[in-house]
Amino acid sequence: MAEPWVERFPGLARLEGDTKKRLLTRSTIREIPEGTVIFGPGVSPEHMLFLLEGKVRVQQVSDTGHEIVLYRIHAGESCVLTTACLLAFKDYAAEGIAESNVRAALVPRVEFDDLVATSSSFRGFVFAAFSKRITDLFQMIDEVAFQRTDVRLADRLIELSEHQDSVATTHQTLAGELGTAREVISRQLREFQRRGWIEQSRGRIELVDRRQLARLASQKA
Amino acid sequence: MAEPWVERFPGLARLEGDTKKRLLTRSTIREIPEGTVIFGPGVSPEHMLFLLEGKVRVQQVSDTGHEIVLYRIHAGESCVLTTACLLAFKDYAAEGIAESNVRAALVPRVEFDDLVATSSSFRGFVFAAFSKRITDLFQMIDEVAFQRTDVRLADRLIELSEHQDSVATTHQTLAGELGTAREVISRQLREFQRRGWIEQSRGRIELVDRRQLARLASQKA
DNA sequence: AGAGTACGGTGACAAAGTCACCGACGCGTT
DNA sequence: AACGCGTCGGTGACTTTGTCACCGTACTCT
Repeated sequence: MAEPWVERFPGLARLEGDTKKRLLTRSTIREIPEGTVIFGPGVSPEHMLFLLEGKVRVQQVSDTGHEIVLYRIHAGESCVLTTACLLAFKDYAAEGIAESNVRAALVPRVEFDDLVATSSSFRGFVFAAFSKRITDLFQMIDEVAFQRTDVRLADRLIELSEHQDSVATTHQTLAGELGTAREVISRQLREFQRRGWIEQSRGRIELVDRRQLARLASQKA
Repeated sequence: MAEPWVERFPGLARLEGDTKKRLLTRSTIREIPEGTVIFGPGVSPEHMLFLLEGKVRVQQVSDTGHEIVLYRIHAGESCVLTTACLLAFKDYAAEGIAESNVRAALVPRVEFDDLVATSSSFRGFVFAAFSKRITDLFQMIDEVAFQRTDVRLADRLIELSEHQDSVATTHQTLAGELGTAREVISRQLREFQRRGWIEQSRGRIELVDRRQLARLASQKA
């Protein structure tokens, strides 16, 4: 394509020309097929990740078998967790999974470190990403602890639908999204259906009345 | 005292001599009285914080009035949140409160940035702190979402007791610690008392059978 | 001493999580 | 076509947790 990928990152476009050039020349573009475990317990990444296309789901699977989705990384975002891991040599408890085919720019550890050392604006980018991630986690803790599940479910349905009018997912998967039980999801969805907001079929949910769903979801502060 | 404070930080003692010297000469020691709001909505810190003595409680107060303690910073630790905020100019939703009289070394923003730029080992320290904080938050999300409150309460009681045999706190405050309701705490404490693990009086809880409490708390993986 | 507030107790109920079990559907194989 | 099997979703009973309204008592301040 005509435009180099750096320009499409809100935070990176502001970098000095020299820094951009280094990012471009020292990174490699890689295609990652859907379903790939990008990082996780035992899988330590060697590169910092800039997502050009696709989505990465970061989730936690506890030893009790419980599951919860922590956040997603979309095109135009970088994965700070990878960064933290890169520089601190720490394994994390969470795992990152390519939710679709992904195209990403990979910056090797040394280059990353060098960029942080030499470019003040790159430092700004990295720390802003950390800051964003941490405040998002705070928000998430608040929601898990205090938000009603119907509100969270409505919100997640809308988010997952991505302007389509239906979502291809199972009750079990939705439970994993919100960190709750399948039965709870089933009950809530039955109620949504009773109100005429959705239609259900096996492995699929049609958003019939998106407005009402959004109204409920908006309660989440 | 004879030994400079840098030596008492596990992660900082490994720094190059020059970096240590810079940290020492460009930082100022400040005493912060108990109860001071160190940072929070609208209170942006101007310095990075290294805790020499005391404790800082970081908690979130949501608009619904719900409250939850996110983590604590103890002597020998630094506050990465402050750091993130420093470099990203972002307000956070959480607030940090001096839980006791605090002595801390303050490093101004510019000096911090300079240190990150020039010292590779200081970068390592900072990113390790970020990494630790983020993985701790993951752990916390897991606990809030999936852990039984009796287990969490037992754990917190032991943590708060700090080798004393009693804890000076109210049910309401404990509810704020765990992000639950006072009534829930009261019920759990009543049950603990029934089992002979604790004794209660107004604003105080005696840990009678610490071993049993610890046994319950240990279930939290 | 009196007022006001913080603290904790209680009962009733709603929401959410757990457990055990069941039928139906989809998809292979034979 | 018939079978077997795993996934998907439904259900009822029960436990745990959260919410609400209200109460009495202890402490503090003046």
